Amino acid sequence: MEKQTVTIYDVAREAAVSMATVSRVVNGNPNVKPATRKKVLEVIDRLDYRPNAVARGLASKKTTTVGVIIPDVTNAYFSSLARGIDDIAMMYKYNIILTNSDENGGKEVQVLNTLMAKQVDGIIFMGNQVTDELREEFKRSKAPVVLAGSVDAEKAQPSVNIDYVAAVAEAVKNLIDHGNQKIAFVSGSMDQAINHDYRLKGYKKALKDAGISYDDKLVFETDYTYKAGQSLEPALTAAGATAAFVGDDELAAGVMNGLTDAGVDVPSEFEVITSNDTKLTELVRPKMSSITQPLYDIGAVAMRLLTKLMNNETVDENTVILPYGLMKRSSTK
Amino acid sequence: MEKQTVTIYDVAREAAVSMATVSRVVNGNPNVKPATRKKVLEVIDRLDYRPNAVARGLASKKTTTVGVIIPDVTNAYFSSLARGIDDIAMMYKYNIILTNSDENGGKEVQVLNTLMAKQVDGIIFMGNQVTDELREEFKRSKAPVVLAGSVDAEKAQPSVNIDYVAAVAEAVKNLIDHGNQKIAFVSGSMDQAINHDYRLKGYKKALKDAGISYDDKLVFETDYTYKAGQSLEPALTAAGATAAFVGDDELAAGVMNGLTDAGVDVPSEFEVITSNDTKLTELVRPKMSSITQPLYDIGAVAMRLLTKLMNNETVDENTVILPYGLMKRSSTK
DNA sequence: CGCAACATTGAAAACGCTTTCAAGTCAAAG
DNA sequence: CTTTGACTTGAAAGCGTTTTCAATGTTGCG
Repeated sequence: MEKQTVTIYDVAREAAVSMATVSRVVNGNPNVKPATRKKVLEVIDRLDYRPNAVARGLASKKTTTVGVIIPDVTNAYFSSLARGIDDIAMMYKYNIILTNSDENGGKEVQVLNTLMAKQVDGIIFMGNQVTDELREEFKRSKAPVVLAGSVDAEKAQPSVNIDYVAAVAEAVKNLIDHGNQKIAFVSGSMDQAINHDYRLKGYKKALKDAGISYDDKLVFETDYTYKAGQSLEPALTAAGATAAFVGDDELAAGVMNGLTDAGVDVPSEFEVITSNDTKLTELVRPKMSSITQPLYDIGAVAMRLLTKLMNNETVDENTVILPYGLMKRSSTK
Repeated sequence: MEKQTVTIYDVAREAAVSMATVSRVVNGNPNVKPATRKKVLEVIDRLDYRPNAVARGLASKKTTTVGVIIPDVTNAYFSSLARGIDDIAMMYKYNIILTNSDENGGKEVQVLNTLMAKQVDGIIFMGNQVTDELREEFKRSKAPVVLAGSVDAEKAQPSVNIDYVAAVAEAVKNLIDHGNQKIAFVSGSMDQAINHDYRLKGYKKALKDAGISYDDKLVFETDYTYKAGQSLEPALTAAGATAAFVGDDELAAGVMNGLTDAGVDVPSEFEVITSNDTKLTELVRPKMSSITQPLYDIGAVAMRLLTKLMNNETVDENTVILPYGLMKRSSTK
């Protein structure tokens, strides 16, 4: 009942050559006489031989697969990166082992270990809370690790991101320029480096530059979910905010819809600007103004960087910063 | 410079037992004296030994990884399924090799082949156009294949779906009950089985049951994109439609917003009902009424089914149909 | 105490491929 | 003719586990 599998040995016998030769033609090694190559190729075709990647991996110590740790595929921001990653991976003949981590440190460590056990050639990590334990695992990993759209306070790992502090500062400045004095800062957990070490800094910088004093009553730390945003309305208005910078699009859609549903008009009474420029920003009404990020490219560049690392090529810059922009749509004046 | 890797052999030597014994304790084989088990475990811990999954895969002919072919991770419908798949996979100690196919037959076949080369233990396929070539590949695959949220006219493969024709019929009936006579049917390519063999049938059935004659001028075949939906407005109104059933949420958001932007009020002047009940339906205004599908569960059940198949357990029902519902929100009266 | 029955263990053969190294070929050069 | 060096090839040793099979130990019981 087991389907028969033909091995390199069968091909060798059938073609009356050695396994080594078959291996050579399969791998495109030029040191094979054209005539033999042709003969072997014919047999391969006739027998429908397909090299076993596992055996190949064991022998060559390369699996041509990379591990990708993602907080949640269902999140538009990360899935966009993932798409970029996969496309470039495919381009370079790699496959992706994708695992959701829910940004849960324990799960991340565990997943990392099974990836390493599977001998992946490299790893792309997404998630903004690089715990010490995680950092340790990265270090001991013999496979290179690059962070995509994710920051770590101690820039130990290669990574590709945008300049979050500048981007947020610019976004907030924009809000300030529109006359807002009380601008809310809405984001996910402050434990995440991207929030406390980057976004908040950008926020504070913009405030400071404009001579507005920082008020932590205007900082809202919540979940990255639509619902969380939606239920933020009372607090937002209670705090007297007239605008908000939000760290995630789905969350932003929530606060915007929450506001609108409560009768607060966006943008005339309350402006909101979001961070990731996912499709979402175009779907909601009003359309959301946003920091723009080359999402796909962040993933793509990260994967490209990883290929170089896996190939032991020297890379001039380990931490690459891609350009961002600001897209004015209808949630800001 | 190469990081040293400790093998089962090192553990065996260090613990003064044979590789076989080490293998036994690693795999939880009970035939080991407690004392030896303890001794081996200590050495494993001390040496920080981690089994090489590739070698294990070669020897045991099981890789504990399954291939997942997805049209596009970036699509909310499919990424929801993917999440269900990954969670259950993890629960059963499997990993997922995820590849985007863009529903491109050639790419799908190629991807399928590299998955098989990598000796995946099973495959989950998403995509609604099972070409003959693809079907052939499925057949010759020694790894079981299950379709998730995807139909094939000739139900050769195990699959998990909802009853699309009944669901669509019910949705359309709902529209009819609201007094609509000219109901548009908007979907992606009619080459896809799910559209011509399921959704359209449900649509026709509802029409027939209500004594309304079918008019193919009301059938709109387009891309599954927001933009495509948005630009459909002129055609929709030109055709005199007062309601539409749409086969994809992003597409539906497009048609709805296109309508609204053109000054057509939803739902008072035009009703729309969509198909997948992704997060999207809640984000747009008005919120979209939709067929509800247990997205996560479709993926989860598909993966669970696959584990049984991989385990050679007998499954009573190869094609499972999960329950659907109808969620009335604000895009219908 | 002797033996059957069962519990533990180890030796060694796979698993299917890559890779090193030496050997064999062959044509151009001397 | 030899010699030399460039090409081609094959033999065989891994790669790190699992697994089979036989051998060795132990225990219970009459």
